[in-house]
Amino acid sequence: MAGNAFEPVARESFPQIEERVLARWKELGIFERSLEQRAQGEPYVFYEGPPTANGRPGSHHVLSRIFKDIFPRYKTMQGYRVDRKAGWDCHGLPVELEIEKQLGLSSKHEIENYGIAEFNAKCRESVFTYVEDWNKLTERIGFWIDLDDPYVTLSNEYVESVWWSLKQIWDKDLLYEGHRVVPYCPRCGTALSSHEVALGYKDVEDPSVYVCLPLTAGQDGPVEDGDSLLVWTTTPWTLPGNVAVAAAPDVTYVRATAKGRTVIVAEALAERALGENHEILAKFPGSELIGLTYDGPVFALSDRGEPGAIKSPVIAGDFVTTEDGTGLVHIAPAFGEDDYRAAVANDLFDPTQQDTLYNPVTLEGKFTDQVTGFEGRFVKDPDLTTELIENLHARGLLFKDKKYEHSYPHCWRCGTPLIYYAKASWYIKTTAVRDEMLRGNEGINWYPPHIKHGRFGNWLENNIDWALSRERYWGTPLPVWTCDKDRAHATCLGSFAEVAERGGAMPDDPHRPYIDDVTFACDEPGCGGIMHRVPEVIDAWYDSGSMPFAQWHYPFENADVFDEKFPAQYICEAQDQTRGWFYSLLAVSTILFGKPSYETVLCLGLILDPEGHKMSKSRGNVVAPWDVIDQHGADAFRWYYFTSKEPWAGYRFSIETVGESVRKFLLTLWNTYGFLVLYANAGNEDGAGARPAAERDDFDRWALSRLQQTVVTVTERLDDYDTTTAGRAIDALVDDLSNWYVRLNRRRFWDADAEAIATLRTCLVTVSQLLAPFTPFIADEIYGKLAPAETRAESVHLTDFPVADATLRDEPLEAAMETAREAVELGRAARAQAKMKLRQPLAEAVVVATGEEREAIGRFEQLIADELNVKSIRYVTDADELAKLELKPNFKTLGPRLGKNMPLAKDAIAALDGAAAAAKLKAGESVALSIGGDDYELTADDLQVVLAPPEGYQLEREGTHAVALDLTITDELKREGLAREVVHAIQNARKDAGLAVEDRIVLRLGGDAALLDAARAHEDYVGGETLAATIDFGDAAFDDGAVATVEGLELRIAVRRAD
RNA sequence: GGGCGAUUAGCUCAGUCGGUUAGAGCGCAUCUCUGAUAAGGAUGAGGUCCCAGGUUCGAAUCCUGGAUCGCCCA
Repeated sequence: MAGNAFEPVARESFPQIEERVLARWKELGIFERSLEQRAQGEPYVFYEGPPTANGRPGSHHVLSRIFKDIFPRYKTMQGYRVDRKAGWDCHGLPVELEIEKQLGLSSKHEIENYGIAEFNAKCRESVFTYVEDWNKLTERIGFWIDLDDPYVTLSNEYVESVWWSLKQIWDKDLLYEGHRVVPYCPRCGTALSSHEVALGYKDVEDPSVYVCLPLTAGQDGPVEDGDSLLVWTTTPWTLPGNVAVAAAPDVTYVRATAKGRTVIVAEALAERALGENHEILAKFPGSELIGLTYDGPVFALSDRGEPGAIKSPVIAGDFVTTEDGTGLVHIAPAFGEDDYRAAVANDLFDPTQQDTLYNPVTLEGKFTDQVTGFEGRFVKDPDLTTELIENLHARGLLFKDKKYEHSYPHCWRCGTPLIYYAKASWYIKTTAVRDEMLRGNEGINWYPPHIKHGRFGNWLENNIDWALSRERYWGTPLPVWTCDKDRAHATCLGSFAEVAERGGAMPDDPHRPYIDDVTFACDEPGCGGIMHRVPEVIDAWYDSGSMPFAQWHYPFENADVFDEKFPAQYICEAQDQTRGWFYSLLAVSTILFGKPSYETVLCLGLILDPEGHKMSKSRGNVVAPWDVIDQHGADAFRWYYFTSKEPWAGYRFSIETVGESVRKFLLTLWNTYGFLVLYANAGNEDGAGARPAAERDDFDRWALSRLQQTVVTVTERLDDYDTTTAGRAIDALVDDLSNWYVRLNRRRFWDADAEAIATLRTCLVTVSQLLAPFTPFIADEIYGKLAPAETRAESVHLTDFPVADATLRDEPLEAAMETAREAVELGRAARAQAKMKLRQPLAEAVVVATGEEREAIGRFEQLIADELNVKSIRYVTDADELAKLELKPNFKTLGPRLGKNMPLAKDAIAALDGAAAAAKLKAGESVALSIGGDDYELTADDLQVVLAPPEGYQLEREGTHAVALDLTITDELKREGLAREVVHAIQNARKDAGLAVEDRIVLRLGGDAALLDAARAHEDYVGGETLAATIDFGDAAFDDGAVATVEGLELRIAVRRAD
């Protein structure tokens, strides 16, 4: 009768099992208990990078969330306390754009008409639209994180902490108001985000002008009086804003004459700029131009004078190319990002001093009164362009003009060409802590490593001040108040209490528009002005970068919590966060606390479709996470991500590829587990009484040794944040257990051998613990069914992560098994070559092997014989006729010694007498070799002895050993083979009859005499294999039972369950 | 235009310090085994290791240049 050593294996799909396990976790509070259990443990700090819940979660979110899950689970099992607070990113432009779309609004003007209070209320609501979807998915994929008490960046507490931090920065004098060059629509009066800019590119024809800027007379250097710099621009309206010309120091420039002028231009562009009729007078590097001056301004300016009134410099610009133009770039810092940066870098103005930037264009896109003769003109007016060009021409400065076709951004709302325009903006002076950030970065552990000094390091090297403010509505309000009498009277408030202290009335909601109404008296002595908040909100990246302290409302509360949980040991996001969250975290914490807020960071790659394209809604190639989960389950999803490749390499992903990881791994594991339970129950044996592991047979100790090896590898690799290698090691172990240990020990399981059951059980329980962080559902299911009742925890996730037991490790045994395994594979190959069925027993396998190999094979002789279905194994050594030996050079040792003689040596070694040389080497002597007059002594290290391909034998070889089969089939062997065929047929009949594995039967056989003869000759064997209580051989008429064909002969089988 | 990364079998991926015969899984074909059966085993076909130079006795691996793809930035 069947026993109940174990609970029978669930007949459910993986997704069904997972749902059941999930319900159990919830019911028993396993996650909470996993935390409580480690309450006294050393903390391991993880920070959750907050997603935005105003969109549905996709498969790429599953990726980051499971990688955020696995290491905290792993560390928890190792005894650490890993608190995991969820978080939601609530502010920012994407949220606003979503609401604008919903409401059909398309400009800031319309938003203000609609009402900021109402607009922000919509934003507030929308950021939690899909929070239920997120929570459901988070739970279903087994991401253990505290969703009940998340930090939300819109909360009053969070905002107050952010304010506190900004005040710190203000007090350090690192928060300043400067300018930021942005794409700007002068008609709508609004800056556009890069996303909006991308919407409005159009191919247009613009004028492009080549302008001469006369060099100041009387200078040294490669130029002479009367020379001009030749610059090129497609935006003539920016010329009144010109303050400098940039040249590339490494580029070669020429002095050349054309059209009666002498101009300076990059050599590579001379022909295109000057035409064919030009004469080159001199060549010199751009560096010789740096520091020269030319006559400015380009146009008459009321405040800077007539052309020639000032001297403008030539500066170096790394952005100057010889792709188009002249290699000399006109610099108008108010109208270009590069221009702005180059001007700051050359001290042409002070970015922290608002008024030093020269900008002769109003917010409406019109020239100010500064531009003499063009006051009030709209800069993109084609007529104005024509007049500007004519003006240049009249003054002899226009070298040439021609139409230029290019792609230029336009306002997606109104179609007006955008201008790049410097707008007032608040900055954090991150350049002041650039070196400190670089130092901090040295201590950060990056995965993959190249990001550290590559993408991220370069970004830090080229750090520019953080443009913090946004002229928007839905965000943390910038807590800076300025005086209506004198803007220089400014203050930054660092808490809500401070608002009251200054006499303002703090509203319940710190967002706009309510905070905009907060005013108070200026405290500059004798000023008497009123302080109003600046209109800006801050970049939402700053919010997220503040989470290390703001999630705890630090420093207003939880100072102790913060101290303990700063910095994080581990964070993880996709690679696109390099300049996003990874940077904002580093910048904020470096300024505030003088060090990075994370020690290890894992950067994940992108999710691509099977063709390698990015998944996007517009392409329609998005794989919805729920489809994957419903079809294959969360564990399969997780396993795929963890093990299919290095996680930063990007995934070519489809539902099918996840299915492959199920078949390959989870199903193998599941079958192995099912096998154990089936036979353990059939024999009512749970293995508890087995001898200690160390005393079991080689096979069992091999399996346990492999298990220890795997524990070591998995621990080592997970400590290095490498799920790929760790997971593949588990995969290899499970494959070994399934396709080697179980298969070769099947007989022992049928006999309910306590030690085999105990061994496999131990392996599977430990595997379930190793797998717990990877595939938490299946791991818990298997653990729950197999772990010994006396020591069983309520969940695998409440157990300690396995620690390898070195005493169970036996490396020589593992090596021996490897060799034996090769021998079996060779024998199988030999059988296949001879087309000899495995069911047909053969008399003998001949194993060619020497020394250690023979010993190893001998150790597993019986198993090899069983596996190959041979009666005996005979060994031959290198003295036998089967073994012809050859020599091969060891390139690694000989290469450096022989150098150029190596190719000759290869042939010379092949020509040596293998047997003689092998004998010498074996005796510890060296072999002499002479090549091209040089003599060498070759030792055993230098030469590899291998078997030559034998002649006339059915033999398979590999390296230094080989297996041959004796194919002679005697009558006796033939009968035995037939008996096995008969057993096979009976087993099929049992199965067809719906009998259980352990049912005993009454068996009746009829049919061909040869088959019956064979069965009779091996009656005990047949009866034993098929659990037949009695066998009746009769030719009596069969009206029941099955008819089978065995080797073309008829076999009648009747089976009935024995009572 | 700049930075970073990738490119190995039809597909998905390994490939150690540079070592001469580049592997695995899937898929395909042929065969086999089967009371673990959504499995297992064997054999086979399938490779310009993206291209071109270079270094070296020897290059998928190191160097230079280029191509293609992706990401970030402009």
